[in-house]
Amino acid sequence: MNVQSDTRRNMDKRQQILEATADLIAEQGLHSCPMAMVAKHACCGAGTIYRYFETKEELVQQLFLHLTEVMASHCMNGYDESAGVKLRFYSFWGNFYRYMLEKPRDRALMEQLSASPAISELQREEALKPMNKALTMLLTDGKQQQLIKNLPDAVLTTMTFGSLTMMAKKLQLSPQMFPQAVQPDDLLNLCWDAIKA
Amino acid sequence: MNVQSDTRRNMDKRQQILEATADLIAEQGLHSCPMAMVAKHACCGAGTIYRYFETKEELVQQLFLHLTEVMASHCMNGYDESAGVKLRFYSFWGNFYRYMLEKPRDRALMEQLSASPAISELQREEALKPMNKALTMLLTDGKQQQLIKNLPDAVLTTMTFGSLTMMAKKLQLSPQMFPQAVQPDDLLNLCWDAIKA
Amino acid sequence: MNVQSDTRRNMDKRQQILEATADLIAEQGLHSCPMAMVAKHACCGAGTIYRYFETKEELVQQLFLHLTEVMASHCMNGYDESAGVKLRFYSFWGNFYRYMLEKPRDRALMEQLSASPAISELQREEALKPMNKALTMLLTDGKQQQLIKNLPDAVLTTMTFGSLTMMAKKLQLSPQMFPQAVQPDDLLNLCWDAIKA
Amino acid sequence: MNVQSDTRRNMDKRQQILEATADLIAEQGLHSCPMAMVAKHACCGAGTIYRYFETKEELVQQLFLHLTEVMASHCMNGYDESAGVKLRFYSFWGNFYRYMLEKPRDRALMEQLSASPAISELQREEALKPMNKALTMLLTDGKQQQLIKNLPDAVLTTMTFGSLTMMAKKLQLSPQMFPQAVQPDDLLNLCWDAIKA
DNA sequence: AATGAATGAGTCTTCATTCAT
DNA sequence: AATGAATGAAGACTCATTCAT
Repeated sequence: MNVQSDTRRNMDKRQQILEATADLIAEQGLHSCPMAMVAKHACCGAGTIYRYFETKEELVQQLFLHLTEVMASHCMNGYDESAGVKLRFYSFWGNFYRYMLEKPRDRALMEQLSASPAISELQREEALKPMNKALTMLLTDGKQQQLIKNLPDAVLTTMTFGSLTMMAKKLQLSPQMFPQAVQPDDLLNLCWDAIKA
Repeated sequence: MNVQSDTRRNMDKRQQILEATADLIAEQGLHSCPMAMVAKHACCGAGTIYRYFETKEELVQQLFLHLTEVMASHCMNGYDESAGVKLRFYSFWGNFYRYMLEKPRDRALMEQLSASPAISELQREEALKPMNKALTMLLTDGKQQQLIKNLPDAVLTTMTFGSLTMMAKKLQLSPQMFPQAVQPDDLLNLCWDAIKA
Repeated sequence: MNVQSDTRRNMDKRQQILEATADLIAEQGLHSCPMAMVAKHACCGAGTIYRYFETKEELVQQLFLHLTEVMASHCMNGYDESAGVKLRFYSFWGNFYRYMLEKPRDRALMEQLSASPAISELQREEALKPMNKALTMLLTDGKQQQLIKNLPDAVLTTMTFGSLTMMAKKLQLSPQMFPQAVQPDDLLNLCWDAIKA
Repeated sequence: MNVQSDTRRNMDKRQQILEATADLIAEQGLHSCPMAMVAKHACCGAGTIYRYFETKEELVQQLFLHLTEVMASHCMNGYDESAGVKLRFYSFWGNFYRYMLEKPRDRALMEQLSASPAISELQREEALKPMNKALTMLLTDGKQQQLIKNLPDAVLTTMTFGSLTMMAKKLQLSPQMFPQAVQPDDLLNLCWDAIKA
């Protein structure tokens, strides 16, 4: 077996553990996720987890990093940096919202990990930096063209992020509160109206 | 000692326990909050807690209920049901946002409990019903007067709630992201622009 | 129940735990002494141990302190500070040797703990200070009267301690090596001849 | 590759493992010496150790045997069986004491292993038999010539061994207890005075 | 023969809950 | 009614040993 496939196998095992952890945290919460159960779901012994992650805390942190990477890549899917401000806004946040809707597990995971003391606020900021790069350019352009309110990027981003995140959560956890279908475009319009100049 | 003072004393003790629990959860997270420490902070024995709350889970649920009641009463502070739609909107959500800002402990608590598996989604809905009553009237009026987008109340409420909540969180946990002061009115304008027709 | 008896009860429990630990370490070695087994032998739950000792390490250290106190008090039993140098020497080390012989458990315990990394060399020195006080006076007197070799106290003490300790060990663990009875006085004579001027 | 070199390589590997184990036990104690760490220090895989030693227990026993062989050979270095009793005594125990002083690792190792339940008292006796052969002759001669006290060999040997061993330990672990240099000859004189008739 | 990833039994420690006082 | 000592089940983590490559 060559190095390539060795790496592959290890990556697979590591990935299996991350997936198992993700499933369990999303379903039961960060508590109710003993290492023994992670091991069972990852089809490995408990000790094996510790070959890939030093402690449970590190496992959770690595999971968070992995999650934000996946999320960022979804947001940037088909993103055209040369498109107009409004189009870019709808593309980015549309991708984000659809991802949250389509992957309830990842949405729940993000919620759990965002409130977890296992992850520091600094780590959270670092993890989200890649995502923020595209947004900063978008908002700078928008403000220059006077299409977007002249407020700090962090405000515009935080409020859009907060509203879409909360919507996705409510739709998943309390669907009966929304008897009629909610169109994603309605929400994006709402977010755009919020920040537009 | 008469019944009155007994009840009083009990209420005090119960309240002390709730306060101690609130402090500990907000500071350390739901997990680093053993009953023995709650007892210590509430200046009572561990067994005493169980005279007021059957289990730790119930304690947390009661705390959540208490928290939402306080929050609702803050939101309704000086609220004039006969005022105009926009004024009512600014009054309600201004109260909400200022409460979140001024009581970081309660904001952190709300975040912890909102993500806790100790509280079911149903309980969360029930707890927020009182708050939603005023909002439903406000939004109904707004839609009738064509001041507000014709979207389900739950959508309009969720997104406003989500954006203001996330803003308060970020301001408290990552203040360095906001070098210039953020005016509450700017945020309320942003929320109003989002939902206005 | 008054404070006196409360203290008593706690002391009893603490003592029980120390005794159980002593028995197990002496019999099986410092390893093979899991907290669960200590608890079983002390007739208490595993958690109870942690009300009296913060960690297993501290339990072992406290046990060592206790052991040296008992040993010191045995050595000083009937010790007459105003007696002659040789008499005092025979009294002190005779007491010591008889204690080691009569309490094989404590002898084994001392051996285990003396080699344990759970106890630092500094702690060992501190624990033995009380014993050394009497010896220092004895040796100073002896040297002044030119009854004892003019070597550092630490040398005279260490070698006497070492030889008697090793003898007690061998007698207990390899009795077949000593087909004829070994008289304690022979050993004390041997030690006295070693250090006498 | 022929049998000779195979054997040679194996011996080397076996030796490496023993050395690695010796270093780790002496430095950290018998307990902080996991097989994986032994393997790392011996520059081999963990599984390889099991080609040379059936279990960890056997590894430790073999290490003890090896250690006593080395110790015995040091003691017999330049030993002249035809020399006088006193000279032989000083030669043997001088060698022993210098070895203990010059190889603190081996001294620490001997202490750890002497207290370890991994090695039975029978094994300890067996391992020390070679050393005792020379001593028996020496003591027999000494007693015949009435130079040495008429006590069992085991007593005379045990007490000399115990005092020199303890001295070497104290000098290495608590050097500050001996502000002035301690001359080995002073200690040998002391031991000789102890046993001489 | 050598490797080191995988295993899971065993260890220390925490903490919700009970109950004797 | 109030207390807090006692409990033991549950959880994170370690490590001797095995075995597929």
